[in-house]
Amino acid sequence: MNRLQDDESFSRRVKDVIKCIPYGKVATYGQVASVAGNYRAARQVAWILHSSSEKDNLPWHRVINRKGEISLQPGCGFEKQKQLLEKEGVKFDRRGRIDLERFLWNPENGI
DNA sequence: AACCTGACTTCGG
DNA sequence: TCCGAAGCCAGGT
Repeated sequence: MNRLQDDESFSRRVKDVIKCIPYGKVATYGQVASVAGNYRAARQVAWILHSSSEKDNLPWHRVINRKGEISLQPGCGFEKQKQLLEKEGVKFDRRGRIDLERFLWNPENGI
């Protein structure tokens, strides 16, 4: 097997993966990167979202960091993301964290 | 071509 | 549990 995946660029695949995240579930940057073929490209995933989340109509709000927190800074989309997630039924604890055991997307089960 | 940056992750103290 | 340092990747400048 090749280390190179398909002819499709990693960026393209990342976008597809994000589109597959089900409603009411969340995924971490590293997880998305892993499913897309590069488990170490978490930072790249973030970069892709930053550059083209709106225009490609991606559910960017379902992507969070490993700690179960929103990575955006307050005033720069943080509030918006939290609101979108709560609307989907995702719960935040007192410290603003999400229970990954419960809301993390499982790519293998599709749930 | 080289250097910088970022919505990250993991490990050690 | 929290903080700092190191590792990794691709696009911008």
